Amino acid sequence: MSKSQINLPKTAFSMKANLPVREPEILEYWKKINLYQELRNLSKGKEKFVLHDGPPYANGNIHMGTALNKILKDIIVKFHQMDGKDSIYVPGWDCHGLPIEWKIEEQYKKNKKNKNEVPIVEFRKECRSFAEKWIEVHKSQFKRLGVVGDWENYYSTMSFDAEAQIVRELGKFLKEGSLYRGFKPVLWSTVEKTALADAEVEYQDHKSDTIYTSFPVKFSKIKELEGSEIIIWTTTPWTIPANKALAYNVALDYLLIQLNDEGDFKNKKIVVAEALLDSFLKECSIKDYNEIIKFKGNKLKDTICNHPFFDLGYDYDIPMLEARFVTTEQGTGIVHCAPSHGPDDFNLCLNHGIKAIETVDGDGRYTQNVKLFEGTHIFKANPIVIEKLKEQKKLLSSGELVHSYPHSWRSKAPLVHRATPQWFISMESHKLRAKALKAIDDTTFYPSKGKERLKSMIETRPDWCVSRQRVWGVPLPIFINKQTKEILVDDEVNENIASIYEKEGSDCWFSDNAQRFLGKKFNAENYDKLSDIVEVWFDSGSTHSFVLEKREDLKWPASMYLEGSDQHRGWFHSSLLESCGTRGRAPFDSILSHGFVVDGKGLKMSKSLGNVIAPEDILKKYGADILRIWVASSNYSEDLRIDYSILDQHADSYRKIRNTFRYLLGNLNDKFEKIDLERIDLNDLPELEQFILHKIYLLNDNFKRYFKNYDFHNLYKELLNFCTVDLSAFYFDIRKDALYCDSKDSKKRQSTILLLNIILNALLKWFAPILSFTTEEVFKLLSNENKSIHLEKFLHFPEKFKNEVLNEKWNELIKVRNICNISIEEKRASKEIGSSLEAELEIDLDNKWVDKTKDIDFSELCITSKAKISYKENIDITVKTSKAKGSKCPVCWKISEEACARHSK
RNA sequence: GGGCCGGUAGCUCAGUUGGUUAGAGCACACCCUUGAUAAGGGUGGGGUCGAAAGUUCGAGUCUUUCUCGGCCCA
Repeated sequence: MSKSQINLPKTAFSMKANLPVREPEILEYWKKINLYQELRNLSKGKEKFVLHDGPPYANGNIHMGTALNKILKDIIVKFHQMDGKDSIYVPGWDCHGLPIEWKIEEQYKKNKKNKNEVPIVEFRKECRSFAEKWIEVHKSQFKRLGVVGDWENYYSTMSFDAEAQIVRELGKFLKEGSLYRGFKPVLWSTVEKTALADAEVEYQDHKSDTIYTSFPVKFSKIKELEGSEIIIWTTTPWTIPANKALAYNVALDYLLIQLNDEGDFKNKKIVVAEALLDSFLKECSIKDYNEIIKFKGNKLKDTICNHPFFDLGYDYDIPMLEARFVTTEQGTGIVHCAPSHGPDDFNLCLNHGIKAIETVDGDGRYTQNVKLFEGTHIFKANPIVIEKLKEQKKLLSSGELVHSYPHSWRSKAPLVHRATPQWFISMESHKLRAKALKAIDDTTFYPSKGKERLKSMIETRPDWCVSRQRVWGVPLPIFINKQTKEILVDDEVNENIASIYEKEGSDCWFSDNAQRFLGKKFNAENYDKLSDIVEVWFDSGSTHSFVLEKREDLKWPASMYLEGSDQHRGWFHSSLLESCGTRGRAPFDSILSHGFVVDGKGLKMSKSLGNVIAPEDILKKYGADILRIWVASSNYSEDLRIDYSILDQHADSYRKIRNTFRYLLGNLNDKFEKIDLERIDLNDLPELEQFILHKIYLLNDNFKRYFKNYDFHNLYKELLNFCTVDLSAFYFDIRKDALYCDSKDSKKRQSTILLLNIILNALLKWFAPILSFTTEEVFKLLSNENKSIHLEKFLHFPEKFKNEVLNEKWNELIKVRNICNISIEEKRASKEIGSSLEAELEIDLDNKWVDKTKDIDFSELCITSKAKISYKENIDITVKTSKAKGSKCPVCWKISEEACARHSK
């Protein structure tokens, strides 16, 4: 009987979300209405916001890190779009490089096919189709997350125009003269005559010759070292002729001792680390010695030695350099450095201005740069070197050692570090480092700590090695004059190569005659054509040139680059250098970096720990909107924790938000009316409604501020708190009475409906960038003429909504309400009452409350049947709750001794 | 091993220049409601702010050391 008299909520919006089923339907809808194109049409001419996509590698399924990255990008892109900009997102992929080569080779291995028998062009075609396959897989996985972008016109580093532009970009460095040829040690197989990547190396036991040998001190700040000799130990005697320096550790203690045994070293003073003295004495069979002094490693600074082969013409200085890689594990605490034959040696020497040179050729024979040994194969050189050392009285002992040593995974032959010709971009010759540092200062970083991180890397990095001895990549477009050894620098040739690639890609470099690329101007017979490829960081570092600059819809520089914090050394870094070298500034105005996804305990995800969660599992169990909440609510400036209990909590929050929408829709009966906020007469509304409008205004202010700083976890938290605290537990609860029990022409009810319309509209828009699917689901229900919530803009709230005086007053009223609640709870605990409508309140207030409360009905605020206020002099707030007297109105359930004023007719 | 970043209730996060008994939401417990109902409301418990030492009248906030974790490098 009574139910027919009240307005109960009614909506088609179900409480159960069923996101795993519903979201794909919404994706279909977006496809049907061509959302991306609609967005572009709608935004023509507006200020552009371009978040340039850092290309993921087209290899393997996406993981949580990639999902986080794409969702964060999408949230930001959508925010700017709704903020009134033309916010364009073009996804891209990184396609060249070793991991794909590796996969194809693995397939070969399985099928017993030999890579060397396959023509390069054919091999590259397989790499290309492998990448193409994964791009398609990624595409569908990214779309499923709700990411809106130009999926049909994505970019890739292997597209013909990309390959062409990469050639042009290199041409700029070539022409400028900052691209130069140098040497750098790589792992080299003298059998296959090729460089090997780390992934191609197998470690096996190997028997090496070991020697203790000595370097006479030429100069030292330690007086006692005059005339003494520094002892080193090595397992590669053949690298002694290439020695250029010695390394010590400042933290170690060293001893100067005098040897008294008969032999080459009788009465000689030598230096070894204290911690290694015993093993040294034993291995060199030293019986009789006496200690002269002990000193800290830092005293060795500026010490200079002579080469053991000084008398054989090796008459250059051997500086002693400080190095952290020197340990007391083995040897003497002093390490011999041959920059051409070890990465540590190379880097240390480079930092001290000693460059690597070509000491060994591809076959493994010493070059003319090595006196006495030219033409000797390094694998046959150990006995000769040992013999010469002995001759020079510089050998303390020699032996053999079986240890783990790198071998080729194909030929199983032992490998060596060999300085090979490589191509470098100089950090100094054209002030690239200075330009890059300036560009960093001109960039905004979110979070700000990213600036220092990138800066410190740029400050100390060596020249950029851009060549690789592989096949799946853009060929280095370089010719060298056979006679003069000069690099050919010619705009026409470079552009010729680029335009050929534009039409057919870069495969032809490996198959076609060099003359085709040289054109008519130069004779191919006079030139060597390089067979190196460009390292892939140069590819991705150039995306700004073939995506941002080339596409009409984009702009250069990008508004933002957004990647994981590891990319300070990766894409942020290479893009910065490439662009500063070619254009003098960064290709981005801002950089946002996010932390890594770790498990619920903060540990990294790994198969062995069994704590890996795949995006796919989350989508199946919860849906993309829950994952998007996880992204929005996490503080991305640090590592982001995820596990099922965390997701469960976010799913709970989601339900709260969803029910907030459901309450709004139910009471509006799914009939949304757009309110002209400017034309609202606030004085026409009850104070409660004015108070809520003030809250909305404030929230929107905070919303804008948080958004401006990309501070999404605080933004989301405020939105969620608004739903739970201000709406569900306060406004909605209080206004249920008016909504359900007032007649439809009641002023209060109409005001509430007005507010519900405003709140629904505001929440839809505030949440749309985060809850992309759910807000669309609501939006579609509202039989709106507009196609998608994502085509909408954020609301503007008139400043008249702001009412600080009212806000202060109502915050006080809420304090009274809280005290009332405590009083009600006491009666409830003692079982005197159940529902708060069974209660009536007697509230005693100090006289100073008169103004604030005289128009306030606390029975409405506290949802009781009655509330009486008494004012007294100098008292604290006290509330007495008693059981309401009278009978219960069957409609509104309020208890009264009189007939219900609203429902007695 | 080195460089950088971080550790505040079970969870996600606030905590201004050092200044009362360290906050919020969720989760949890208990109660109410059954007209948002696989919902909603109320009340409540819960933290030696990673550990220790130091500076200070006073430290979650500053310094040092240690520890745990992450990224990068070796």
